[in-house]
Amino acid sequence: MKMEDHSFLKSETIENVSRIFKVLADPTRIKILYLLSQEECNVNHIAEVLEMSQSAVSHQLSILRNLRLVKYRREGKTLFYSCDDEHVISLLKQAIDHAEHH
Amino acid sequence: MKMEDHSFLKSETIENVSRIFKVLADPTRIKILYLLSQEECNVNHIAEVLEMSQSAVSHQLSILRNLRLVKYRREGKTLFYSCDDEHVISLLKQAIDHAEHH
DNA sequence: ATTATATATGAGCATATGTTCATATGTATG
DNA sequence: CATACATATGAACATATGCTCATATATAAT
Repeated sequence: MKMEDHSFLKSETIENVSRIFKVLADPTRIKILYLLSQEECNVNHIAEVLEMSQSAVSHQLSILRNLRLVKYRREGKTLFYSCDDEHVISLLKQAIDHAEHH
Repeated sequence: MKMEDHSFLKSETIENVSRIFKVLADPTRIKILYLLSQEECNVNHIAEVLEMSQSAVSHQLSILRNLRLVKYRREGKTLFYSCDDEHVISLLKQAIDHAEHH
């Protein structure tokens, strides 16, 4: 194929794709997103279930929040997080399926 | 949900999912895989089209090879690479679609 | 055999990323 | 208002990652 016949991706597109996959590439975030895909959770619950520090969970949630992959609602002192991007959850579940059935 | 009612992912599954997404998370590898999804390419061609050094391309191809995402055939001194994992290409294309249509 | 071409690979370096620790913020309650 | 509880955040540190540079390997041609 000639150089000029290639269909190139816009660099903005590449950056966005990279961003999506980067977020899905960390085992901790995979666990958090998978957990949140099953149920709405507060921060301490996530930390307990995944056996992580509250701080580590909170840092990761902040990343997921910034990318609008999760949302939250407050109930008193407690924040309940849930998934906010069906498409990303779909990518995650496909990869899980693929990984499980090898 | 009670602790014991969660459906947990096997740690092996999590590692495999992470591996898939890590490989897709790098802009250079995104470009290479997208290019190879369009046509079989030799190493120098990839380097020219993507304006990268031969060495950088070769290092990335080595990563893709190790994960069996690409295969190659030899023709004289030249190696022709192509995609070898339709599922990963499918994940990539879905993410591109999503990123483009925001 | 020598040389040229195509590709691979190891070492070193700079940057990115995830965790911990300490501390700050926000909300309810006495 | 003081205290407790839930969560967030900044700094520091360790590890991972991708590039470059130099060099090695493989194949072909002279």
